[in-house]
Amino acid sequence: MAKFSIGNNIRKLRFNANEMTQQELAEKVGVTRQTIVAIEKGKYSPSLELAFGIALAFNVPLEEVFYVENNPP
Amino acid sequence: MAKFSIGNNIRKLRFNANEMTQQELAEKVGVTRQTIVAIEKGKYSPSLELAFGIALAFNVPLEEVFYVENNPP
DNA sequence: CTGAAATGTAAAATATACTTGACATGAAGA
DNA sequence: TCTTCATGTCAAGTATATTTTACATTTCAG
Repeated sequence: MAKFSIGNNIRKLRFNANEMTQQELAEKVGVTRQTIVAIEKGKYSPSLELAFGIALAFNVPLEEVFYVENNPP
Repeated sequence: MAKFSIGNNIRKLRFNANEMTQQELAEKVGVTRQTIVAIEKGKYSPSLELAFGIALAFNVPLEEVFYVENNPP
């Protein structure tokens, strides 16, 4: 079901956002810190809901946080 | 974990895209028709991967397909 | 040096997305 | 009328995301 992989800029965004910590982000979006770590490190990709939640937490559009890596032709 | 709900324009996009059928969309993105039906009708929201897959199938940005309904303050 | 804060990791349990197979309906065309 | 196509739905199973608990490491202030 997956013809591409998904990358993210969470780490950069956290540091741009006043050095926000993983814990703080987790609380802000309502998940556990481990979930943030796993996603930030690319262990798996989040649900669409959580993806929107993270984008809202940073006040940026979703595609500024997550992006497709191998755009298939 | 969910402070908002997610809406989508799949149906509109399918009709704009040459009356694309649910079956066709499903094959194009590599899931079953039932999955498309469920998402189109809002029974649940897709994974981020599938969300990107659908956006790619229509050649539009993800946020043109899916959107947040209750932007929290 | 010591302790607290931030990060990374892992195993087991639960929740949710997705599949498979099957059936029902309405619309459209032969 | 009979058949086909597109759509909607349901139940049971598999896969993946998320939680919980727990521990290790590094960095930095005191």
